[in-house]
Amino acid sequence: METPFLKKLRHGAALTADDEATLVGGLRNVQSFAADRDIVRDGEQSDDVRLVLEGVACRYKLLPNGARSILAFLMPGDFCDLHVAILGRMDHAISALTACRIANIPRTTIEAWTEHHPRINRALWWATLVDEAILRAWLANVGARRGDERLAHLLCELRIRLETVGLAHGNSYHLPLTQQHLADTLGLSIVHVNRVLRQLREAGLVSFRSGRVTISNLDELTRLAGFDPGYLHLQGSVRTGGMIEGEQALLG
Amino acid sequence: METPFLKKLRHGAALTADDEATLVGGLRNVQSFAADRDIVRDGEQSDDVRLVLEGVACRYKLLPNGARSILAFLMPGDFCDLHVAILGRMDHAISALTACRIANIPRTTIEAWTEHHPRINRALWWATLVDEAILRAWLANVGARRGDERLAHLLCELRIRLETVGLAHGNSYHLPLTQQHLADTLGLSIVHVNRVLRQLREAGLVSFRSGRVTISNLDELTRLAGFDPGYLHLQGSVRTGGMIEGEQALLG
DNA sequence: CGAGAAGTTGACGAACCTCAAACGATGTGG
DNA sequence: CCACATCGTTTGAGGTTCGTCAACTTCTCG
Repeated sequence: METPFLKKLRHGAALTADDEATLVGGLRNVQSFAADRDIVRDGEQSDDVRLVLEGVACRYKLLPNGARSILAFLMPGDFCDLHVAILGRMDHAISALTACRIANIPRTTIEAWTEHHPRINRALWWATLVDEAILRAWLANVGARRGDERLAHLLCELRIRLETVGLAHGNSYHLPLTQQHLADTLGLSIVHVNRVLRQLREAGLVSFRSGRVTISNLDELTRLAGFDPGYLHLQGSVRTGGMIEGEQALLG
Repeated sequence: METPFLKKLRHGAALTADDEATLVGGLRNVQSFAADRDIVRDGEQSDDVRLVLEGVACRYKLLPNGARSILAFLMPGDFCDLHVAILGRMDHAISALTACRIANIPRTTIEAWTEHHPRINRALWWATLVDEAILRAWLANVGARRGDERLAHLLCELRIRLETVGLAHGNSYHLPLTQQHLADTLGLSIVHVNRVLRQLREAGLVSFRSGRVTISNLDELTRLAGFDPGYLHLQGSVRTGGMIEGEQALLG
């Protein structure tokens, strides 16, 4: 089976056919959410871990000052709340940006995976740590770049991430966000996002129309963004994984 | 033994005396670093995981535009690079802010811990996930608050984190940073940090002089920051931990 | 066709940055 | 002990980035 889920996790560990069957077998209890519905609420204590099968969702925080901050985009193959099993309580909410199909994986299944399937355990760690690496890249992005550079960086990142799960081809991809979503993500106002989009379009770098991103000059966009995809840890990680598994076998 | 390391990890799992002895036993190979020295370089591939025993360090990224973005403060008890064993390569660097004592833990030790000591495994997951939660809080902080609010939020967070490891008492703590460090952390210029510090001091909220933070009005500082410590996952997490361990015992 | 949502534009002001200079503390060599 | 250098802090002036407000246009969908 070629779900985005497997396509993604293969970057994190050298999964066997058995591993993949085990993973796919855990994807029951599929739920559908309409756009703009909360999938997980802030403060919630849940016994299931959720995974995006189709659609796009986001993590977000509502701050006391009324601002909404989008902390991550969750694409097909991304886990919503691997942490909730350990931390016990959500410190942010998750909302569907488009209609979503979400798999609910019981915590006990996750625990069985991590105890009895070392490559799956590794893939889950990898997914968690890549999420953290993306967070660091976003923090540097909003902390140290101008609005146009921030937007360019985000569009470069999403191109790669969507390509990884087979949802982008070449320099164009579907991105069902409003300018308000981009604003809440980049720490800008919606008006400024609109102006920056126009600036990038008129400079011939990228256009964003009716939910589709089309990059017309990837080199220049990458340069403007200062984008280096190393933090996504996509290439070479599987090789290292093999070495570590070898060592684990020696240990065990 | 009452190292900050144990004080911190006890919040993540109900460690037994045996667990604690195992953890302390892994802390060999202690290295010292002078202030301003890199502990781990960007792009490095390491076989050890490092832990701060004494001093303060930081994660940072240097962006192509020349800016330096500080992504985390590492206090005694914090891991520097638990992720490097899985991801294979650092996507940022770690530098000593003050003179530091750093423990080097071989990757094989970490792997033995996570395989054979479920409560330690849980504590390491907890530490990683709390780091991620702090990153989310920082991202929302720089993305959605003004300079004065950002600084107030950071000072509130550090007070709690330092108290957790026994390094803050009441409303004052030692914080060996320059205003340039604060600027790189908050996404502000050093000049603006200076002005905001003055504003907070003159408003009677907090002062920062020669490496010491003194909070004179914690309630008002908390209100200005919109600070809610829930994301640090400090209280109640151990109780939940006990429940989960119970279930794991049933499973095993 | 109408209503609501999203996008677009202009005018103005607030937050923040850069440049530059002065000030203060600390440490070092003479 | 003083002269001096260095590093961090402080303050002012002027400019850029970005936000707010408000109006208008375009799109979408029933």
